[in-house]
Formats: sequence, structure tokens, C-alpha cells
Amino acid sequence: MGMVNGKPTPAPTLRRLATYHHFLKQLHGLERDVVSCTHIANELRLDPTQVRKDIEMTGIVGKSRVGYEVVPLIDAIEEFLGWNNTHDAFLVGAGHLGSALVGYSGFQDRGLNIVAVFDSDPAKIGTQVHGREVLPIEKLPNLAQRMYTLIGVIAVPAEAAQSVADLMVSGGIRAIWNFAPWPVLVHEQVVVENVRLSSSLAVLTNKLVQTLKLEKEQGDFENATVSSEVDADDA
Amino acid sequence: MGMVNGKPTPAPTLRRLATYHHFLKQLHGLERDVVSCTHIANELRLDPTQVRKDIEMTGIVGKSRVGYEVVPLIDAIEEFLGWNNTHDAFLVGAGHLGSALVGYSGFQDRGLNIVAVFDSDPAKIGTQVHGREVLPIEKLPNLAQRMYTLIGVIAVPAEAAQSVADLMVSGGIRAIWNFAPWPVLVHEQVVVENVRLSSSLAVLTNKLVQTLKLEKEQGDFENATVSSEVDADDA
DNA sequence: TAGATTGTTAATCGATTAACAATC
DNA sequence: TAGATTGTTAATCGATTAACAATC
Repeated sequence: MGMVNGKPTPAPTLRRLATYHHFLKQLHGLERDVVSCTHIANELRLDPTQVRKDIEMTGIVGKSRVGYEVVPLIDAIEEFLGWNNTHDAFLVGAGHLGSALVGYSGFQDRGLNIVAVFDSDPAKIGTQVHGREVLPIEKLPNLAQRMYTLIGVIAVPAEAAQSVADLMVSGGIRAIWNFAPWPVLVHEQVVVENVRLSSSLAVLTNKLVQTLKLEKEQGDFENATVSSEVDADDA
Repeated sequence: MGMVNGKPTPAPTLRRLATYHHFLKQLHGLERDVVSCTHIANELRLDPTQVRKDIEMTGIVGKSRVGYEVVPLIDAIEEFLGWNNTHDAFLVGAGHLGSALVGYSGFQDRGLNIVAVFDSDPAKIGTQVHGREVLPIEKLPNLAQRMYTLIGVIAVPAEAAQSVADLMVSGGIRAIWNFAPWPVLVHEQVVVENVRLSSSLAVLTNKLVQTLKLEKEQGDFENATVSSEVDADDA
């Protein structure tokens, strides 16, 4: 199931599968037991063929004229995304963002269980973050090895991100979810997903100012047209 | 400058420009005053041609054999991304994530100034979030219109996201940064950037489990090889 | 000058979308 | 059966990468 040809699944497909998963859970709550690609596509304003190809990656087979059974489809997506088993994770950075990530319950249902929080600030050691004691960063590698922890979450400033990543890798961590605004470099064996919120903000603000500029230009053009008509009247 | 041909800039380019910006600010701190695409590309493990094309979008021209002047390049990127002027923004959802976003100072330097926080929970109204009083959600449209606020940030559960977006649009908000795990639908005039952290998590966990599965298979293969050799010895 | 770099055009690659056969 | 849907192959589109001329 999945990756049969050895090629990794394209990231856009994986991102969409997460959204389908959310929608399917809702459908399940509404006691719907079958769903077609067309239905999902309409709901998310996507191309039905794209939805079908995405779902195909999970290895599930549908029924002609009917679609897919909701529960098996949810299960197939969860297995494909690694959300069927919970993975323990360590989080570094007991600041605002780190605390928010620990407090968000939604990750629990998606295979991520943040079991320990670390920080380098002595003032924070021993304090609690959503019921988890903050531990000194030095203890991370040993603890990761002992607990066979495979996922690390980085929520520290950009300057510290790389050293935290190195520490995680030294403890045997195999996947790093990086919220620092700088991409960390690790060897090929380790998976990294960089979130980079400011890159997301860049897309938003660029589109906004381009839209506003375009509107202003059109406004100016209309004004210019009007005034040239006035000029013509004057002549 | 920028978007001269009328085509919108591809999102991947905008995302990378945000990262170049971060790096250039660092260089500026180190008193470097020129930089080449090759240098940026090496630092970020990207293709130099890609970096050059990205920078070209901002409209700046470089010097052969030298590169780009750091400060003008920073300015050009900031203008292109809309980070040269600060935009006021309203945030809805005074939970953990909303609070973390308000508290993160980095957005201030990137054109985003969160001036007001709203929530629908009566228990939260009147409390403070990083020095900002939490206001009732009903007040958002009027206040947005009066303050000419163009950016809205959504940090509420998936169920509430669409109604919050509608409320924002009714108040004249033109750009929505959506942290809810469900994409909101608005009319074309409004820019939406969906963050969807669980989509990001999906990429991480899928790659992790595929990697582990592959290693396990290789381990099994090696074991099988060894045991068949043992069998051969037995025969 | 030689060589590193920019700027630009062409080729490649990968993801999306379209077309259509197979199914029930 | 007719028609909606899956499954699959082909075409298109867009972004990345390669090639090369121009510059200082």
C-alpha cells in the first residue's frame, strides 16, 4: 500500500490528504457511509481527477458508480499518513508558540503526542507547560535514545534552530517539525518539515499589496479618462 | 516594479523571498554590503538560477561580477512583499495559538501589526492578550470599517472559521491569514492564505513512516539472505 | 584580460487537468 | 439499460533547471 513504485508521494498530495481526512471525519460524524471524489472535490473546490489520484496513493479501491466507503477511506489515509499509530515527540522551546503547540489537542488525533518539553533558559526549567515539566535541553539526546523518540518539534528562535536540530539528530530523532523561521540542515536519513510562518505571511501581504496597487491604477485610469474628457470639454 | 506582465508571482517564489530576506538581514548585521545569487543559493541549498529569477521579480538590477547591494535588495524585497509599510490587523480567537501569534514580535518587522483581538467566548471578553483587550466578535465589522483594517487573522476551531471569515469580509477586510484547519471560501476580491498545520504534519509523518518501512524491508531482506545462507549450509 | 556574475532564452521535469475506457 | 463513477493514459501547464550571451 502506497509508494509501491518506490517514488515518494508529492508533498501537495500529502497536504490535500490531510484536508480530505478532516472532511471525512465530519462526514462520518454525520453518519454518511459512502463518498465520491466528485463530492470531496466540490466541497474543497478541487479537480475531481486530482482527488481521485490523491486517494489512489493510499492504495484503497473504490466502487464504480458509488465511490468509497467513508470509514475504510479514513483508515487508509490515516495509515498512509502515519496517523494510525501515535508517535511520541519532544518539543524544544517553551515560549508562546511552543506552549500553543503543546496545548493544541488536534495533533493527538494525528499521530503526534508531545510527551516532553525542553528549553535552554534556566528560568524556565522546572516550570509547567500544559502539565508537562520543562526539562533542560542537555537531557534531550539521552532521553530520546532511552525512550526511542522519533519526532522532534523545534519552536525556538532562528539562531538556535540548527544547534537544536543537531542535538535531536544526536539523540536518534528521525523527523523534525521546524517552526523556526530558518530551514535547518540535517543528513538525508532525517526528515525535515519547515513551517516558516513568515513565508506564508509573504504570500498574503504580496497578494494584498498587488491587489490594492492594481485597484489604485484602475482608479487612476478612470480618473485620467474623466479629466481628459473634462479637458476636451474645455477645448 | 514587480508583476510587470500582470501575472501574479508564483507562491513558491514569494515563500523563498521571505527566506532570502531573513538571510540578508543577517548579512546586513555582519556588515556585508554585497551578495551574489550563488552565495544565497549555497547557503540555502538552492539552484543559483532560481535565486536569480526570484530576485528578478522584485525589479532590482544587479552588477555583473559583483552581485546585489544588500541594503537595496532588502528594501526591494520588502517593498515587493508589502513589508515596507505596516498593515494593521485584527485577530480572532484568543486561544493558545491566537495568543502566541499576538505575542510573536517577528511579524511587526514583516508588515503585520495585530492591533485588536476578538473572541466569541463571553468569559474571555475583557481579558488581556499581550496587552490587548479581548473584544466581542460582534464589534469586528464596524471597527474594521472605521479603522480601515485590511488584514484579518483567524485562529479559531475549524467549525467557526467560515463564519469568522464572512464577518471579516463584511467589515471590508481584504486579506485573511487562516490558521484554522479548514480552508475558508471568500469571493475573489479577498486574498486568503491557509496555513493548515496538520497538512504540514501529514508531510512529516508520511515521510517518517515510509522511511521506517523501507528500512524495515531492507532489514528483513538482509535477514532473509542470511537465513537462506544458513539453509544452504544446512543442506 | 580572464573569470565571476548577471540576465535571458531554451529544455526539462513534475504536477495538474483532460480524455476516455471499464464497471456496476 | 443509462448514467455516474472509478481507474488509467495522454495532454497541458507551470515551475525548475540548464545553457549561453552580455557585462565589468
